[in-house]
Amino acid sequence: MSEINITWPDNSRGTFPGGTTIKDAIGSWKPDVLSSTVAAKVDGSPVDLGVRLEKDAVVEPIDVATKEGLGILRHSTSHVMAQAVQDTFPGAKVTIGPSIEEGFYYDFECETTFTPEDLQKIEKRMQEITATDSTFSRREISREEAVALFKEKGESYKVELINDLPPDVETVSLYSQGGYVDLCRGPHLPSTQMIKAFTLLKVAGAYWRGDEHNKMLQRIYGTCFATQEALDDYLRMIEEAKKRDHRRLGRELDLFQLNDEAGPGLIIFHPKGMMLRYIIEEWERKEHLKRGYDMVMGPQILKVDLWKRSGHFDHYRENMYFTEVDEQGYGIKPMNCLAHMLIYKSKIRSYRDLPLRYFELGTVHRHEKTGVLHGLLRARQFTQDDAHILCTPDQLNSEILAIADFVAYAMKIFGFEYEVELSTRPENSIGSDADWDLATSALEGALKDSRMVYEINEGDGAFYGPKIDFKIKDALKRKWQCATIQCDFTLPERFDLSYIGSDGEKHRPVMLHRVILGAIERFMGVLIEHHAGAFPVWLSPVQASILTVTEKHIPHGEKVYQQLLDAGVRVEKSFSNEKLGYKIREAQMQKTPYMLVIGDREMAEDAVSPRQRDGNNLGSMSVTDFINIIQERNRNYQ
RNA sequence: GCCGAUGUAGCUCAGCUGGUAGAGCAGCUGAUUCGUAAUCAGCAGGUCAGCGGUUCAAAUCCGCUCAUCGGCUCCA
Repeated sequence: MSEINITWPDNSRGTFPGGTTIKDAIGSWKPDVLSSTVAAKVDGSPVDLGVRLEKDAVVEPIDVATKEGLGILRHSTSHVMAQAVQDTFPGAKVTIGPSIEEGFYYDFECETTFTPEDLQKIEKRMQEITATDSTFSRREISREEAVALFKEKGESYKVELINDLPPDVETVSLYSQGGYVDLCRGPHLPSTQMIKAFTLLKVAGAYWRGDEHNKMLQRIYGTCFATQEALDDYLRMIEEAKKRDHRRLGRELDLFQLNDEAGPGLIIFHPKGMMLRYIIEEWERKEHLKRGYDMVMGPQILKVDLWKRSGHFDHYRENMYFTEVDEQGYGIKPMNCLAHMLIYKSKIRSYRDLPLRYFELGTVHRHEKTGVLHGLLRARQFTQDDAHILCTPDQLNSEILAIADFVAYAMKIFGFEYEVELSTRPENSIGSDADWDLATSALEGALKDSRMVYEINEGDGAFYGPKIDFKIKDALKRKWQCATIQCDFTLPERFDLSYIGSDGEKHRPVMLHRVILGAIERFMGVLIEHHAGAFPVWLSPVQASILTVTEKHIPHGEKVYQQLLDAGVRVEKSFSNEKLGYKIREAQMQKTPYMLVIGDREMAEDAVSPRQRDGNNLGSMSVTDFINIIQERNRNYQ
């Protein structure tokens, strides 16, 4: 019998008889590793532990604790769930069931709708299956055989999946465990017994193949971890994250409300929410002016004819609100670009004027579908920190780089990590292929020049041009688009924008649409969750609260209040007839950064004693010293 | 828009198989004058989301509508 050489990750080598399974090989290399190994990479490709090694190879065990290993564990768990669903609900058809970032799901078509009690039943059945030590076994069959097999089982979705494989695919792989067979690429766990800590989380609707024209399936979400402790930690983390929900904190901290009577998706800012917004907006104005932008402002409604000319009427109408006055139709703006173009067109422009950067904190209305509204993160009226840059094609690259730089700076100031995506031409779009290519390569070129890591999002661009999106995450790690840079050759064309070049001829400028924070509302929503409502001092709507110990300290409290107000500190009085402990608790729950205690001692010394919200007591200090602390933090964005 | 769940006082929630609503916190009034996360007592708060139906009787059962929540699709 021939022998093979295996190279392990630590570069040690072992010699085994040909045909040894990976499992046996690992078992003899390091037996203790085997119990947490879900699969292995052979020469870089992930495969099952049951695979027999026939030639020399580099073998790397995949541990369940790694991201990849956890993915395999979860994927196998989704197969077990599919089995449990079909055992519990005969006639349920399976579709697809991948592992995802925080767990797994499987989509089913089933006559009966799954209730939360049904999830318990399914989970119970899964426990029975995972207790039995069924092996996951792989086999490959021809696609014809596979089609016949799944047809016979009545699994029409699997048949569709196989039929849609590229023509050069001749065989497909099947995995089975405990009599349940599924079409799958693998790899999978060696046995169901490795599945120890899982739970089903929720049922939701999901369209077959993510297309809303298709049938809606029932998706069951679940998650699975290597150990019960890890699962418990995860569930606890989810509970903690719910406490950071901006909608909850919005009420608790009295920042804003969403009110049925006003209308869904319409935000009403309360004094503290408006203060936070004001601070952000002032920061925006200052930073834009520093970067050579001009502030402008357009009207809320513009004649319908203008929206027809821009293409919005044909491509965006279902998201727009309309009104009619004096038999004249108006569209309420869903975007700010039209007025900016009219500003550009108000006189003849020279190449010497370019780039022109028009900035507007532009409030827009979009008729979002009811099911997508989500507090501040998805509203029907919101304000974008919008700008339109009109430049020559030569200036495109440096302008895009400058915007990317601005975004990076903003994210640093506000403390966010972000992900970058390049979105390309969608189906419902306007403009020539040549312009789209030019625009797309301009964006991609800038991304490469700035060495940003990015993903490509095919067909996800705006109807008038491709875009770079920057996404940040909320408390539950859901991604929200904030900054975006969109490159547009089409609107300048439609509005016949031009500039006179150095050659004395007319040329067409390029337009960049861009936002930095995105929508102020959405950004605030993510910001609230990011800080769990405990904003850094520079952003806190109330920076300090003055807490008197007894009634007789009120006059000194008033004096301090006035001094702080004069110095521009955002300060609040807590002079009520309550015990100090009560007032501290109140301020603490409002997450006020500083509580200034005023009692006999402070009165005698003409001082304040700041207590930080982390519980740290700074001791007695003069009001001036305290003002310096606040101003220092304002300056440094802390 | 689609699938599912939910909707009781300002907030968090009780209210079983139908017999016309209850707690804690918040609020108000009074007492207390107090030193780093809740002082005590009293009072007041509800068209049980809305509309319609079944019933002698509906917060409770049924239907429709609206809104919210979790997903899907879409999006800043």
